[in-house]
Amino acid sequence: MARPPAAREKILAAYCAIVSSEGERAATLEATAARAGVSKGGLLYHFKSKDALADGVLDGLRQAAEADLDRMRQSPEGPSRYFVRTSVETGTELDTFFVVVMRLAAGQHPGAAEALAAVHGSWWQLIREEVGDDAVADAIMLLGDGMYHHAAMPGSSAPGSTAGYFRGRLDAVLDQVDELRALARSRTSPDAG
Amino acid sequence: MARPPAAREKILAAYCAIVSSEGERAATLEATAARAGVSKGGLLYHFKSKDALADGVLDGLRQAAEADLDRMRQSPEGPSRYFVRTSVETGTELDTFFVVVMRLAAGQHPGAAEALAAVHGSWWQLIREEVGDDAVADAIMLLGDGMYHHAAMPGSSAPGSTAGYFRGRLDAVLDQVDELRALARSRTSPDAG
DNA sequence: GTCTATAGTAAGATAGAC
DNA sequence: GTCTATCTTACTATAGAC
Repeated sequence: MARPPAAREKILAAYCAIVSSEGERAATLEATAARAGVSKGGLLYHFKSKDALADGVLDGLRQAAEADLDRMRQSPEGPSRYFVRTSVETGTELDTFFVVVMRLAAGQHPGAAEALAAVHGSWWQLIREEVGDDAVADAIMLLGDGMYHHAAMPGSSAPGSTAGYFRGRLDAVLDQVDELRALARSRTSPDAG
Repeated sequence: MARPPAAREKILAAYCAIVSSEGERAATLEATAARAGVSKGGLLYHFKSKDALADGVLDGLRQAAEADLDRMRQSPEGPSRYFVRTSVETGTELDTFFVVVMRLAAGQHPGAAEALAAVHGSWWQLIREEVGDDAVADAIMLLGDGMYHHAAMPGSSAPGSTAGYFRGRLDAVLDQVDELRALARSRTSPDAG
C-alpha cells in the first residue's frame, strides 16, 4: 500500500505483458523499459536487477492470490464452481501473474515453484472444506487445472475473454462439478438427508 | 529411419534434457554441446542454427505422438483410460518432447503451438470415438490435462516415475473416467441395453 | 527520479585446420 | 565429422550528468 510510485507499477505490468505474450526471453530490460515508457536506467532505479523484477512478480502473485481467495470463499456458488469457472478467465490480474510465475518457474527462478504450489494448495484446501472428500476435491481441481492448461496454452489465449476452446463448454464442465459434489455428499452421508 | 548419426540424436537429447530441467534459456549451444559431448562447431555441423535444433524437437514430437497414438488405439483398457493413465507419466520419450515443445511455444517458436494443438486434437478424436459424446470426451481430456498440468508443473516432476502429487490418486481419477464413460453410454442409448 | 554513455560479458554463428 | 579460433551482436549492469 502507501501508494507505490506509478512508474514502478507500469514497469512491472510491462514486464508481465512481455513475458506472457512473447516469453521470458523477450522480456529484456530494454524491451521492458521501452514498453513502460522509461529508459533502461529509469527501470533500474526501481528494480536493481532483473531478478528483482522477477521477485516483484512473485509478490504480485501472492497479493492477487490472497484477494482471489477471499472472493472464492465468499462466492455464493461455492468455491468449487468459482474455481472452475474462473480457471478459464484470461487477462485478469491473478491470471497474468500466474502465467508469468509459471514461466519463471520453468526457468528455475528461485521461489517461483514454491509460490505456485502455495497458491494451488490454498485453492485445494477451500474446495476440500466445501466438498468434504479428498478424491472429489482432487477431481474438481483437475477439471479446473485442465481448463486452465488449455486457456494458458500458447496459441489459445485471448486476453480479456474466455479461451476459444471452451466457449460454450464451460457450462458442461460446471455440470460435471455439480455431479461430483453430489457424489461427495452421497459418500459422506450415505443415509442422512 | 536409415539410422541417423548417433551424435545427432545425442545432441537432440541433450537439448531436450536441458530445456526441460533448466529452461529454454539455459539450453545454449555451448551447454547443449557440452552435455552431448561435442563442441559448439560439432553441434552446428548437425544443426545449422538454434532454430534448426528446435525444429528437430518438433519432428521428434510428431513421431513420438504418432507412435503413442497407435498404442492408445490398441490399448485393451480403451483410449480414455490409456490417455489419463499415461498423462502422469514423466520421462517418457513423448513426455520429454511435449514438455520441450510447450516451452518453445511459450517463447513463440514458429510451429510449436500448432504442433501441440495437432497432437491434442488427435487424442481428443480417439476419445470422442470411444465415448461417443462431446461433453464427456472434453471432461476426460480435462482430467488428463489437469493431471498432466501437475506432472509437468516445475518442482513436481520426477523423471522416470509418476509425479509425487498423484501417487495413489490415479486410481481414483480412473474411477472418475469409468463413471464418465458410463454416463456417456446412458446418454447415447438411454433405453438400449 | 530519469536520462545517456559505456563497460563487461555471454550468446549465436562463421571460417578454416585436422 | 569434429575441432579451435574468431567475429558480431545483444544483454545486464554501472557511472555520472541533469
